Amino acid sequence: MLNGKGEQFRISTQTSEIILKAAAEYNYFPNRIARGLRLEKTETIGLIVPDIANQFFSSMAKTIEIESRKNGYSIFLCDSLDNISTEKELLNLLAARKVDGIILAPVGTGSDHINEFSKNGIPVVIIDRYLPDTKIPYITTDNYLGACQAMEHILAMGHRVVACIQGLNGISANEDRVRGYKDTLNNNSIAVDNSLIVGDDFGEETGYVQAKLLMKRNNPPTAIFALSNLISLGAMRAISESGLKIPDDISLVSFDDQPYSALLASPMTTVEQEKDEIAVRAVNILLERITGAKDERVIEKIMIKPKLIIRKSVREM
Amino acid sequence: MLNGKGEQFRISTQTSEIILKAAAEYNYFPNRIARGLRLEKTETIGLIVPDIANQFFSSMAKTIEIESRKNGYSIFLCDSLDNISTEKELLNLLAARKVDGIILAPVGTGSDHINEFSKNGIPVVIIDRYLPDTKIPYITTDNYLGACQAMEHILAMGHRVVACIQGLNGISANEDRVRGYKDTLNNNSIAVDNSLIVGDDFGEETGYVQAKLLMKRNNPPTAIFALSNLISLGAMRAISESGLKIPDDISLVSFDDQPYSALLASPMTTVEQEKDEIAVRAVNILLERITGAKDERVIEKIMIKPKLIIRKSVREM
DNA sequence: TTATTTCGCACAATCGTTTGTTCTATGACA
DNA sequence: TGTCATAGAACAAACGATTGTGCGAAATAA
Repeated sequence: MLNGKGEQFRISTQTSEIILKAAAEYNYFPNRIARGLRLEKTETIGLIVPDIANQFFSSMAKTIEIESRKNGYSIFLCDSLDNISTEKELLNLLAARKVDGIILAPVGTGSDHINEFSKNGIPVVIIDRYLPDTKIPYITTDNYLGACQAMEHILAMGHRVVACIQGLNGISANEDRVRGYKDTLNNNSIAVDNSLIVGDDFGEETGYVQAKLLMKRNNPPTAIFALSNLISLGAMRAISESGLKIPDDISLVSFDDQPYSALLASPMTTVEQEKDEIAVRAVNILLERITGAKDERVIEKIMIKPKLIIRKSVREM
Repeated sequence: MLNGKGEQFRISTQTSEIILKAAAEYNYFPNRIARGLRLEKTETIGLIVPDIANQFFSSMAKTIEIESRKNGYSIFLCDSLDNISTEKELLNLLAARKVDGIILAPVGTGSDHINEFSKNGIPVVIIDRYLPDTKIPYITTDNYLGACQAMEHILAMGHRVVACIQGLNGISANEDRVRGYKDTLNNNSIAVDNSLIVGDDFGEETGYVQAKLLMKRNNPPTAIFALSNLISLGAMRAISESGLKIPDDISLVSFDDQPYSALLASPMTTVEQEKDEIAVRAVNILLERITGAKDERVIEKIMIKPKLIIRKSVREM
C-alpha cells in the first residue's frame, strides 16, 4: 500500500514529492471508511427533518449541507415523516453509522428519547423547535414574537374575530405561536375564544379541513392566522373552493415566507423566518461541540427574531 | 466483543437467546463503519442534486430517501449548486466515502467526467436529465412530449406569438423541451422566431430578467412558455411588477407542477412531472445494479410521460 | 466402551488507514 | 576513526465487524 501518509507528519523532502505525484496520477483518495474506523470520527453529520419536501426544511437543508461541506463534513439526510417512532429509529441508525453529530428538527412533543440518546456522546443540536427540559442546545425562530407581530398587524387592521389554525399541539414552536396569538388578543382587550383555535398538525390537510369548518361557523372569523406555510396553503385551497376571495371575504396571515408568497392570488402577509441564519448557526454550534472547541456546559439556546412581511392578504375593516 | 454474529448463520439454540437478550439490553447496534470496511459495502447511496431547495428536487429527494431506507440504505445528500466543478468534487467525495451507488441529477452539458467516473465501478443512475452518449442508465420525464402538450394547448387557445424562456442550454431536459416547442410551432404552420427563445438557466432570476425583456419588445408575445417552476416564478414577478395580469395581458404556462400552482393569482397551467415515480424507479434501478440482480449490459433508458394540468393562466384569444 | 461424526464455540485473518515504535543509515562531532 | 544523534523508512498495532478454520465436547452408532 506504500505509505501515502508521509505527506502529512514527516515530510521527507524527496519522497513526499514522489508520493504526491503518484497519488495524483492514480487518482488516489483515502478510504474514508477505514479512516473513520481508525480515527473514530467520520466527518459526517446526520440531519433529521420531519419533511424534506417542505420548502422550509429543504432550504435549511441546503444551507446546512453547504456549510457542513465547507468544514469537510458530509450530510446523512433522514426524513422522519413527522413520525416519532421513525425519528427514534433514525437516531439509532445514525448512531450505528457513527455520525459525529446530529442536527435534529424533532417531530413530537416528547423529549425522553432524545434526552436518552444524547447521553451516548453524540452531540445533538435542535432546530426549529426546542425541548424545554433538556441540556440540548437549540436554535429556533422566536415564534412568540413572530406570532405577536402577525396578530398586532391583524388587529391593527381592525379584525376582532381572528381564528388560529395551529400545528402539532405541544411542541414548542406551536405553543409559542399560540401563546403569542392569545397574549396579543388579551393585550388588545379581546377575549380569547378557544373554539377559534383549531388544528393539530402542520400539514396542508389541516389547513384545508379547518378552514372549511371555520367558514361554516355561525360567526365566522374575518381573519385566519395560519401557523405554517402548508396550513395556509390548505386554507387557501379551502377558501378558493368556497368561492371566497382573500382578503375581500376573509383575511389570511401565514407563518413561513415562501418564494411564491408574493405571487399568490392575494400576495400573502407572512412571518419570515431567518432560515439561513438558523442553519448556519446550527452547523457551527454542532461543529464546536464535535471538536470540543467550546465548553460543553454552555448550552446554547438561541432564538432568532422573525420579520413580518406585510403584503395584501389582510383587509382593512 | 463476544460473538454477536451467532445470531445469523449458526444458530445455537441457547446461546443465541442469551446473545439477543444481551444485545437488546445494552442497546447494541453493529458499527456500520467497521462493517463497511470488512464487507466493502456501506449500504449508502449518494444523491447529488443541483438545488435541494428547489421543490422539484426536494420532493424527489424525499421519495428517494424513503425508498432507499426501506431497503436498508442511507442517503448522502449533496447539493452541487448547479456548478459542474462542485459536481466533480462531490463525485470523488462520494467515491472516497465508498457509497454503493449514486443517483445524480447532473448539472452541465458535458458528460466526460461522469463517463470517466462510472468506470471506477460505482453504479450511477441519472435522473431528470440524460447524457446522450453514455452507458449510464437514466430516468427522466419525457420532456419533448411535455413541451408538445403545453404548446398544443397554448396554440389551441389562439396564441400565435409565443415566447419560450429556457433553462440551461445544452442539457437534455432543456433541449427536448425546446425541440417540443419548435416542432409544435412548425406542425401548426407557425414559423419559429429564434429571438423569442431566451434564457440560459433554470433559476428564478432568468425568468424575471427575460420576462422583463420580452415585455419590452415591439411585438411582445401573448404567451410565455416557462421551462421550469423557478423560471415561471421569476416571470410572474416581472409581470406583476409591470402591472400586467395573467392571463388577461399575457399568458403563462410552466413546467413542473407545484403545491401552490393552483393557488396563484392566476391558477397556473403546468406540465406535471411524475416525480415520485422517477424517484422510486431510480432507486430500484440503482439497487439492481448494486446487488448485481440484473444484467448490467442492459442500460435502462426510461422516459416517464408528463401530464398537462390545465388551469387558468392561458387566455383564449 | 470406543470410535466417528457433527455441532457449536474460540480463534485468527482481513478490510485500509492512522500512529506509535523500532531499525537502519547517514552525517556530525569529538 | 569511533560514537552519538537523528532523519527517514519500515514495521506493527489498533479500530470493530465478518468469515473461514480448527478444536473440543457431545451425541450417535458399532
